[in-house]
Amino acid sequence: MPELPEVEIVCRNLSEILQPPTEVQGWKFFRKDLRFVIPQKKLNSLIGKKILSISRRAKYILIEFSDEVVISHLGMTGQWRVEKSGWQKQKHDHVALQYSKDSHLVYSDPRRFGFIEFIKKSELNQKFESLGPEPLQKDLDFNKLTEKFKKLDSTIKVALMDQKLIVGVGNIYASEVLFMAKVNPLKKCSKVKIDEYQKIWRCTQVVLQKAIDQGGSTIENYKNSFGQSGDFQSYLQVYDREGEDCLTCRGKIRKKVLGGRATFWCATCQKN
DNA sequence: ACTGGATCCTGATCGC
DNA sequence: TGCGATCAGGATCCAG
Repeated sequence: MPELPEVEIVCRNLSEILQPPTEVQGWKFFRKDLRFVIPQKKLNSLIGKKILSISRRAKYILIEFSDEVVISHLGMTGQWRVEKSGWQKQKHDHVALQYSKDSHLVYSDPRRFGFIEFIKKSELNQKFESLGPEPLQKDLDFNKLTEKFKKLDSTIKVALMDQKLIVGVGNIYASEVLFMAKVNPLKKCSKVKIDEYQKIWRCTQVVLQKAIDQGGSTIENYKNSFGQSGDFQSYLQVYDREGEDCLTCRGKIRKKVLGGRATFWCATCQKN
């Protein structure tokens, strides 16, 4: 589900809901593990403490306290949703953060690929040291990225999804970005031309920004914290459109599994 | 040091 | 209608 745009939307929702000086009133735990064991004791130690800010790094949501950071990753199917008084626990609700007398933020996640971690602020840099740059940062260094990608042996599609190289691009947006850049996803990184890389970085920014502006993509179950779906799915050009006509040239949309993930492209627009 | 594949988990969908 | 196989927005671990 959630790639950079969806995580960004959830972050913005959480920022709005947990505006300072919101304090943690309590936690409810309905399960002891997600992808990892939930650090219940450490989270409970935050009761009474103020939430200072909510931010995003890659596809991670960071809830910042004075000395600690709670990290939430949504995996494939994680959601944080607001519940007011009298909410009924649903099947896949695993954790709830009580942030006012009768309000909770509930973490639900059917597949439980997501996780909640607790770390000291001082450990934050180390935690994320292997992550690539944020694609939407204003001073994203296109040349440095291109240089790094040029050396790789993998396909451009697989590399684009590698969080060590550049963060935030997942399976949907990788196909969409390459369509917009008119680059064949099967092409080896070393064969992609310099001007094609320029287009790829630019299109990555355009696609991700537009997806954020549209509230993300709702394919199966993505909802923001207020239960609303995104709109970007109606702008998808190739993802999940195998056998259909390209919306630009009427060529056929193809599908191939790369690195274990379904990959879509237009056989005509992205011939190269 | 890289790359590709298997793996974690539940639910929806597809084909027989 | 039923049932098994396959697939799904992610990231990590392991073998080659």
